[in-house]
Amino acid sequence: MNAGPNVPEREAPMAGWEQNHETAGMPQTSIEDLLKAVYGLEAAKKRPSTKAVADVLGVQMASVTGMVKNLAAEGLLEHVPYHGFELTAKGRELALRMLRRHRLIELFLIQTLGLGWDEVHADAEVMEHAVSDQLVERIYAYLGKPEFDPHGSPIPDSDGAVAARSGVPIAHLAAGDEGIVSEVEDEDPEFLRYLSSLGIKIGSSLRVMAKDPYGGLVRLRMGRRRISMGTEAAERVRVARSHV
Amino acid sequence: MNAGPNVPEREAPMAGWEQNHETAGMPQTSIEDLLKAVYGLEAAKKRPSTKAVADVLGVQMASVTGMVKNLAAEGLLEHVPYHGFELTAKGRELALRMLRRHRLIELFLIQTLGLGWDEVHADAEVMEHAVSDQLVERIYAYLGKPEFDPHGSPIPDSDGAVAARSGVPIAHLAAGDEGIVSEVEDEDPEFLRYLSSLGIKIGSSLRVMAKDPYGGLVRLRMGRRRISMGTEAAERVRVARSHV
DNA sequence: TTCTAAAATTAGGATTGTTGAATTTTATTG
DNA sequence: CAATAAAATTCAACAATCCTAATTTTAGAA
Repeated sequence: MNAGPNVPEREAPMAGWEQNHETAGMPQTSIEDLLKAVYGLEAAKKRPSTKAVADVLGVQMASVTGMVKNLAAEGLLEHVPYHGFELTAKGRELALRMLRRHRLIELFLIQTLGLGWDEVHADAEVMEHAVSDQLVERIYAYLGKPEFDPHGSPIPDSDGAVAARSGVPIAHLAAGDEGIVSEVEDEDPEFLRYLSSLGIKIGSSLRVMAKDPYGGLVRLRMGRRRISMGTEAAERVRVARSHV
Repeated sequence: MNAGPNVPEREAPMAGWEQNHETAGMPQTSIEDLLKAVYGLEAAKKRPSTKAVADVLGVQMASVTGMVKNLAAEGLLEHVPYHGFELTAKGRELALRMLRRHRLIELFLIQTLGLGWDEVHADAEVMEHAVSDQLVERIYAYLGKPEFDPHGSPIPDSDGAVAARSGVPIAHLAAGDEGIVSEVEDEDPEFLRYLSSLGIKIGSSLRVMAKDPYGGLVRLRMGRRRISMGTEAAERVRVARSHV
C-alpha cells in the first residue's frame, strides 16, 4: 500500500487521445518501400534499375534517384551513378525485416478476421511501416511461429534468414507434370480473385494437360475441372512437383 | 472454364512487395491528431488554445497555428485569429471517427493478442491513421459490436454518436461513497501500470474511506486492501456510484 | 490607462519526397 | 566511329510539416 502522490501527473483530460509519436529513428515509409522494391527485384534476378524501381513504386525516376542517393548515404544501398545500385547487408536486413512484418500481419488479419487473401494487402502494407516490433513478435507467437504467409511465401525469421523459395512456376512445367500449388507471387487483389474463381488456392493439386505455344496458354486439370491460364499468370503461381 | 489471357498482367516478380499507396483523399496523421486533440480539450471543457493543443501534440505553437489555418480553410475548424478555434460539425465528425478507430483497434489488440491495457496505445495510435474502413468495421463485427474500449471509454458508433461519459471521477466522491470503476481517462502506460499495481481495473469495487485535504490524497478500500491515490490520479479514474 | 507577461501569429528556414524539364551518360546499331 | 534512343541524373520548384526567432495582440495588474 503505497504512494498515490508520485503518480505521473500529466495533463490528460480524456481517454484515448494523448500522444507524442516517437517516430525518432524509424525510417520513412518511402525508404522502406524502396528497399523492399530493390530486394524484390534482386530476388527475382532482375537488375534493380532506376526505371524498374520507379515502376514498382509508381513514382518518377527522378524520385528514385533522389532516394537512392539518400539511402546510399545511409549505407543501405551501394550506388555507382549511371551504373545501378544494390542492397548492402544492412539494406537487405531492413528489407527482410519489412517483408517479415508484412507477411505476419497479413496472416494475422486473415486468421483472426477471416478476411480473404485478396483483401489484406493494402492494410498490411500500411501496418508494416507503423506498428511496433513488440506487436509483430506478439503476432508471431500468437500465430504459432508460422513459416509461410497466406500466399505461401516464406516468412523471414527475426534474424533475416529466409527459406528458399518453394516450387517452380507452373509456366516451367511440361505437359503431364503434376504438382501442388505452393505459392502465389503476386498480391494484386484482382489477380488473387481471378485465381480464386478458378478454384486455385495454396495446396490445390493440379496437372498440366498441355502448353499452347501460340495463345500463350497453359491448360490444366484440377480434380475434374479443366482450366486455362495465361503464361504471365502461370509465371506467378508456383507448384511443388509431385512427378517430374 | 475460361480465359487466362485477360488476367491483369502486371510486372510482379515477387510476392508481397508491390504497391502504390493510394493515399489520395486520406487526411494526414497530423491533421487527424490535431482534431482529436481539439475534441479532447472540448470534451474536457477546456478551451482548445494554441498552447494547449501544442502541449498535447508535443509540437511548437507555431506549428499548431499553421495547421489550424489549414484546417479552417478545409472547414474542419472555425478560427478567429487571436481568439481561438473550435471544431465545426465536420471536424467533430472526423475526430469521432478517429476515436472510434482508436478504441476498436485497442480492444482488438488486447482481445486477440492478450496485450495489456498499458501496451496497446502507441500501436493503436499509428494504426488508426493507417488502416482501411473495411478493416475497422471487420474488427467491430469480430468483437461483437462492443460499446466500450478496454479503458471503459465509449466507442462512438459509425454515425459519430457517442454515449455520455459514465460515472464520476473518484476525486468527486465523498468519504463513505462506494462505486465500481467504469473508466480510466488516461492511456499513459506508466499511469495504467500504476493502477494495475494497486489492483485497480475496470469493474473493481471500491469505497472511499477518507479524503485528505492536505496531502491531496484519497484513501480507498478495495476488498480488504487499503490504498491511497493522489488527487490528480483520482480525477482520472471514474466510478459508477453504487451508493450516494 | 499604461504596462507587462503570456499567448498567438508571422516570417524565414530546414527537411523530405515529389514532379517536370533539361542534361548527361550509356549502350546499341548502322 | 558516329548517330541515336533509352536510361539515369541534375536542377528548379512545390507541398507539407516542422522548427526558431521575431512580432503582434490580448488580457490582467497596477
